[in-house]
Amino acid sequence: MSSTIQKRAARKTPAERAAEITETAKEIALEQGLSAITLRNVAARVGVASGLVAHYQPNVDALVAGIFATIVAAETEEVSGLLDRLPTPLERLGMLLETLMDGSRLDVTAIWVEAWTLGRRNEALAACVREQMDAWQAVVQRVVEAGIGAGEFDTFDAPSVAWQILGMVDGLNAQALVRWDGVSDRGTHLARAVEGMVGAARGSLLPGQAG
Amino acid sequence: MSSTIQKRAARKTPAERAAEITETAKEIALEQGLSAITLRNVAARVGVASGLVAHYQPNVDALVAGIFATIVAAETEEVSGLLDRLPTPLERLGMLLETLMDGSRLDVTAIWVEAWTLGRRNEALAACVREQMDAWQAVVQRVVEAGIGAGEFDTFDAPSVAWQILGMVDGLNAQALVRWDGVSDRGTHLARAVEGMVGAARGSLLPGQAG
DNA sequence: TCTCTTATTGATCATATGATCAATAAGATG
DNA sequence: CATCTTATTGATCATATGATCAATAAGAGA
Repeated sequence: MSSTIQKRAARKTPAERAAEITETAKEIALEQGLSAITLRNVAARVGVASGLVAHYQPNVDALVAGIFATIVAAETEEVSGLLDRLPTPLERLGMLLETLMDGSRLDVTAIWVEAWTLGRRNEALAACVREQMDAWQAVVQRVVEAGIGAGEFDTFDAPSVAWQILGMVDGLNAQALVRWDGVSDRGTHLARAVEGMVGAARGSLLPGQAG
Repeated sequence: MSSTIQKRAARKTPAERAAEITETAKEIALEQGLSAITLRNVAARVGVASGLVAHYQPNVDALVAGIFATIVAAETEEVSGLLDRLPTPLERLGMLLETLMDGSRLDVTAIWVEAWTLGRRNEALAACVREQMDAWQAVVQRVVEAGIGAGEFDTFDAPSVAWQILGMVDGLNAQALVRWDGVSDRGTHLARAVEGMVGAARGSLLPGQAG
């Protein structure tokens, strides 16, 4: 009956153990939020003493910041990769909105929202947040600039427009975190909004009714 | 030298004391965030024992939820009042965007963002958040519907469009909380976006360049 | 001035957190 | 098999939180 009881955790390579801790912290963050990342919480889930978790990190704030960066950077790269396959900026921007609004990444949205608040008391996290926002903005800006170059978009301020698109997407996703009902055609409405901002023809970003 | 030292707080009416505690908690929330509302923190600022704060509230979660509702409801009513003075829906919507994006309410934005996260572990707060979101949505929806009625807007889904406008505004404000620089003409870009979504003529919401 | 209601106190309990570090023992190396 | 490096432990300290409640004393009313 003691087959699954392990008194002492198996000894592992520092690299292995560090990776294990990081992976576990990531899971916790996605399931319960960044503030659920505590020494004891992570340690219990790994099956290890709390001191060991502390041993592999300068401090908890750094761990939280690192996990945030890991999660968010992965999302950025994933979506960015999807965009590269599409031929026209119009299609890329449409796919971007569609992908970010499909509700499949609400766990990551929750991480973003929490990070905005926690960054107030965790300077390392705040720095990561700014860095990851910049990375996202760069991805969007590239699409907008390409659209201007291709004559599909009519706007002169690609950087600002990219920021605005991001802000709008984040806000709508954060809203979805709390209230799913009541809002139909999220993607369509947002597409119309972005078309207006970017100076694209009404209905060009997403198929569907234009009203 | 002991002129300002008060051993025991002056005895006050329950109503007075409750109001004092509420007012203090509100200040703390606006300055340091909702999670800075603790029994001891509030008590110290009021100049009273921690037990007294607890005495006037069922529990801290309820206090936090109540403070959130107070702060946010005041903002809604204030802005709503401003709108009522304007004659046309176009002007009202323009003023709404302008007011919400002028950066003078970032403290309230911070409260919103924090509430979205805290609501995950504070059911009373979550309920207040939904209620206040609904209140905001109702205000915006009224404007949109009036615009449709007046023939200024061309959209059929006022409720959803209202939700979207709110989400976009919230997102952009949350973004401003972390990153002020890099984004110029926030208001103008948003105006173009909303024009596109609402089906208003380009440039009709806000004066300024339309690109 | 005395009485009595009750606003107020602050010690106390139960939890939870991050951080630290001497002690332990796993397992590679010889 | 013996040795020795070091991954791992877990007790410990310092803080912080919400909650509770018997004891206290302020101040209104008699």
